[in-house]
Amino acid sequence: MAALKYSRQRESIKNYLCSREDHPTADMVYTDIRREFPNISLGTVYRNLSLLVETGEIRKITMDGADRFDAKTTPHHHFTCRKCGCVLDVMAPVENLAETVDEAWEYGDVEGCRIEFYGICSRCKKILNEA
Amino acid sequence: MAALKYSRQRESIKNYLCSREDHPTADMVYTDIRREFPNISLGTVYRNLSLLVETGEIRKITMDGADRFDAKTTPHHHFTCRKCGCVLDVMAPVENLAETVDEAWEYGDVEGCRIEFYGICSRCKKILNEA
DNA sequence: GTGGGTGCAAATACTTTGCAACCGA
DNA sequence: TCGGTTGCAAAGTATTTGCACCCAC
Repeated sequence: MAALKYSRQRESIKNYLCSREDHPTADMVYTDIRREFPNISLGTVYRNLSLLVETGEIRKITMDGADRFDAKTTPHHHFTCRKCGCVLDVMAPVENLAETVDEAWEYGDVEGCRIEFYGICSRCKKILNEA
Repeated sequence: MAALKYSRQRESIKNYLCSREDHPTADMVYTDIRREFPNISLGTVYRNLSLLVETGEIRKITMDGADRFDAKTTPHHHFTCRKCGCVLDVMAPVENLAETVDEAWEYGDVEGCRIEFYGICSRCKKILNEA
């Protein structure tokens, strides 16, 4: 990969992601970053998100629909609401996974793992109960 | 969902998936199933894969690139090779995850979970070592 | 000045959908 | 017959890429 050169757009995207607790899609990033860079293009957003993933500054989370991006690079897992589609962090300990991960070494070097949980988030559950 | 009616195409797709150890994409299913149904369309393959997922007969695995489909519905995890893109099963025990899953209940009903492992598969590792 | 970065638009990859004909119950 | 299913093609969604111009180094 060629040497990275500074870009205000990339810095802004990085800062934006760091400021979010949830996990925006490329399109959400695009929509919000345009308040600062009205002429930025979606292509530039995708290009910079890919670069940031390559340098390890952010993580890409592939799930149903659009990919999501996360500036929290410490190991953690995610919960997806089947109803509203929100994606939340699951900050459970991963030590319990140690034995499973050891098994996986049989297939090669494990550089990362993640668990996806699915269900109904507490907000949607409340709405459902009121209906 | 309306009552399902029998279809030879759907049965064939189901049988095909059951016969595979790996996890084909919709396009791989399409290519192979055409040997039996030369006129089947990609749309029909997608429609039937979705139906089979809805009825719980197969699982959909969303990852980078195209979705993959798996007739093995018992809980297990997957390993993806960063080099060749192959997807393998990880048959490690999931009991170790119990505590983590309990944590996740805070966010809603957990109906399923899966771990994704990434690395280099043994076949690619061998090729790399020879080079 | 040079090479990476940007905006724009076109292209690509994957998946869904509208429709008329078809087929299983 | 009735309503689910099919093949075909067009549309939809998400992401990547070619290109000319711009800017950091």
